[in-house]
Formats: sequence, structure tokens, C-alpha cells
Amino acid sequence: MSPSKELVDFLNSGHLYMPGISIDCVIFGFHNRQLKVLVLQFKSTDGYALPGGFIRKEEHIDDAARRILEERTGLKEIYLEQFHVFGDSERGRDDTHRKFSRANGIELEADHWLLQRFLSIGYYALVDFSRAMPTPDVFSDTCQWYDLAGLPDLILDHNRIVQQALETLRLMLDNKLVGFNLLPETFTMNELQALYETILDKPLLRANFQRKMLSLEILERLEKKWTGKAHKAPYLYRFQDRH
Amino acid sequence: MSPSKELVDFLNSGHLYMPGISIDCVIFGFHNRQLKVLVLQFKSTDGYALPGGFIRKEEHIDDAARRILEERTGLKEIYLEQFHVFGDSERGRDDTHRKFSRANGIELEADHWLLQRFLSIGYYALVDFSRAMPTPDVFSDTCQWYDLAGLPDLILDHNRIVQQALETLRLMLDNKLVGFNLLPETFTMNELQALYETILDKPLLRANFQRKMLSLEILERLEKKWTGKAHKAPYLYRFQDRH
DNA sequence: ACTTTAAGTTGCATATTTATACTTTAAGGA
DNA sequence: TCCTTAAAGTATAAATATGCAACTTAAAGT
Repeated sequence: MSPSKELVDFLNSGHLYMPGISIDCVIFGFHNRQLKVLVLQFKSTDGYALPGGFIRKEEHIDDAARRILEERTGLKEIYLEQFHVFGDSERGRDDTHRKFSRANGIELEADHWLLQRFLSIGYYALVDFSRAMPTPDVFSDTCQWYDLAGLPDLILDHNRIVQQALETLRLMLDNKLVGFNLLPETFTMNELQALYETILDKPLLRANFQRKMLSLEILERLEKKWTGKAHKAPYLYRFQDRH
Repeated sequence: MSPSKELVDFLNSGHLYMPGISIDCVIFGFHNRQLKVLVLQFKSTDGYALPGGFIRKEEHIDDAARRILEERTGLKEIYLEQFHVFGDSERGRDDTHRKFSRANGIELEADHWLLQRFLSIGYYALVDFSRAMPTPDVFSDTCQWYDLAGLPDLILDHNRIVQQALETLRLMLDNKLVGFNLLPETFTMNELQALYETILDKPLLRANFQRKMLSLEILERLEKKWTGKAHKAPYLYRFQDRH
């Protein structure tokens, strides 16, 4: 098979980026009581990977992460946070990139920029599942949501990166109180509780959860939501604008 | 002035390291109810900087940080943790390194490896003030403890790096419970409380602090300490060996 | 109307945290 | 010797938070 122009251009674009450093994004979504993560599937190979990319020579690393997030989801102004640098000494020196290129019609030179050791800065993002538009990059067939529990084997240390992102998210849930992009604009108390239960992976008591959330005074109660169900209608809530 | 051999060797050693990435260490100590930080003063200039260094091409980033820590303090097996990557797009592109080299007798070429943009991975370490042996590197006149409150102006964004290390330390104090290298082998409850008060920068109630610490079951109570003071003698404590 | 169901709320026992008071002990001085 | 002082150690009370269960409310089906 003959290589695509986009692939050739990319493989020749090493001079645009900081060498030896990449960014990988763990993009969390929430749907049907399940945490989801965006995963790419490479063209012509069976490799799965986190959305990632490189840092332009004149670009702030946070801007690079935001750019990558927007390219994969179309979303801007999302909660996005750096959580760890992955720096094994042999990281990226396996044959992942060589195999991918070969499967797409290009044999990489031994000193190609993609074949060197790479550090990766991990970022995690929380996005509204219903608003994200998963978009493959030019090297991928698909960009899809996967249940956290049903993730495929990912390349390199990407499974570990997801794991550590999740641990960081759990820690942050107690401390910060993330300006929750994981839910749509308005939501019921039940939906919020389901999100917490999914992230923390443990059941919470309904009465206590409600009391706690309301006492934090970060929620705004709106009109009731019509459900059509044979029971009392729940209120809708929205996160208060932070000054 | 003619440049030293060490300096020349170092300036020619760029090929040994990952390009564009450095490590900066915020090394905390504790003495006289004050948090201290190790700071280097460059030779022949008035520049102050955090101990830092570069990552060898085949070195895990955590090993690099440990190596730098040991070179500056002589200490091994210290609590050391990565806390943030600093990645402004212009970071390292100012004239800090050029001025330093010029003051020491070397004019850097425009494309010298030290003059490019650098990311820096921030690590913080907690060390026993009394056991550390501050040791300047070949580019520094002194390596000294400075009170956190009385830090000089540091190069680049190093003051901000210290600030963020401190914030991370405060957060971790609640969650983890850091295997405290900041104190000597044995200490009184009062000394431990003073440390907490200094890190958190707020007073704590003596009675409650004692109860809390003892309930954690991480302390071992030893014999009493003779103070010669006109009051009850305090017990000495030690952190329990972890399994 | 009566039933079913889930939302919203309330009460209370228990646990944890915060604040205050009391007891103990080492040393100094009358 | 005995009283005083000061800080360590301990106990108690008050205020909050959490766990658990029950009660009330409202929307829709029968």
C-alpha cells in the first residue's frame, strides 16, 4: 500500500516539535452510569492508543494539551489538568511506531525522530459526553468512547497512564471539586450521585449525598424536570457560576 | 578570566542529555520552626537558582532527580516526588545562561544547547536538615539553606516553582502522610506539631494534635527526654518502620 | 380514590472534630 | 520541705459530620 500524504507530512514534521516529549490525554466522559475514555485505533494495525501529540517549539504545554483535546472532541474551555510525567528510560524505544509506519507503507530510518526515547506528560480532561464529537486523527481509523472497565490493550504504558489519571481524579474529587464538565448543563441530584458513585466506585447514601451537596452551596436549583414516570419529579440543578 | 575545565566540559556535554528538558528540585529542610529551601548561588554572578540538572539519555527521570538530590545533599533514599511540569513557551530563552557563561569566560554560540527552550520537571524532597551536607555544584559558589520567607529572587520561574512545591506539600500532608525526613530520627510531639504548623502556616490545638497523631499509629513512643526545664519532661517519638 | 415509585426531607444514634479544662511532673525558690 | 511555675499529658464537653432508617410528597397508572 502507498502511504498517504498526511502520513508522509507528519513523519517529516519532527522539526516543528520539541524533541523527545509528547503529551497523552486521558479524556473522560460519563454515560449510562459508566466512565468512558476516548481511545484511537491506528490505521492498518490493531494498535489502540490515547489521543496524544507533540508540543510545538513555541507553544505552552497547556496550550498543546488543549489543542489536542479540541482536535479530538471539538470542545474548548474544558477542565484539563496535568497529572504526571511518564519517564521510563526505554519509553518509546519499542517497535510501536516502526510497525505502524510499515503497515502504512513507510519504512522509518533508524534515526527517525519518532524512534527515540519519549517522555510523556499526562493530562486528564472531563468532558460532556453528549457534546463531544469524537474525531479520529489522520493516523487513526476510529476515535471512540470505551468503558473504563472494558478498555482494550493500549500501546506502550497507556493503560497505566489511564490508571493514574483515574487515581488523580478520585483524589481531586475530595479536594478541589472540579467544575464538572462530565455532566450536561443541567442534571438531577440522582445523576450527580451516579457520577460520584462511578468515579469513586462505591455506593453512597442518597439522603447524605443530597445534604452534603446542598450544603456546599455550589448548586443552583432550577425548575422540576418532567420525567413521565409514576413518581415525584426531581429538580434540575446547575453548577453555580463562580464569580 | 579564563573558564574552568569543568565548565567547558559541561557546556560541551549537551549530547549526553535529553534536549530541552531539565529537572529542578525544591529541597525542603526544617530548623528553628522555619521551613528552609536549598538554593545555589552561581559563580561570578548574582544569580540564585534551585538545584537542578538534566536527564541522561538512558536514565529514568526519577533516577535523575535522585541523582541531583544526592549530589546536592549527600542523602539517599529520601522522599522525593514529582509535582509539576513548567512549560512556558519562552522558558529558558532569556539571557540567564548566556550571562552566566560570559561572566565565567565563555561566549555561547547562538545555537548552543543551553540557549534553547527548556521544560522543567519540578520535584520536591523532604530532608533532615541536620544530616544534609549542602554541596555546591561546579557552577556555584555556595549551596545554602534559605528561609522560605526570606528567599532571594531566583532565576527564571524558580520562585514560582518553590511556591507550587509548597502548595503540593500542604495538600499531601492531609492525604499521604509523607514518611517524614524533615525531622531527626527522634523528636518530641511539640517538634512534630511545630513542623505541621510551619508547613500549614496555621496554629493547631496541642491536645487535638497529640490525639490525632497517636491515633494514626505511625509513631513509636520512646523514653522521656531530659530537658532541664522546670516542667514535665516530654516523651520522644520515632516514626514506626513500615512493615 | 387507591397504589406504586422515587424524590425530597427529617430524626436520631454514632463518630469525628473542635474547644476547653484538668492532672501530672520536673525544677526553682522561699 | 513545700509551694509555685510551666509545659506535657489526658479527660471532658460542645459542636459537626456521617450512617441509617423512616416519613412525607408528588406524579402517574389502575
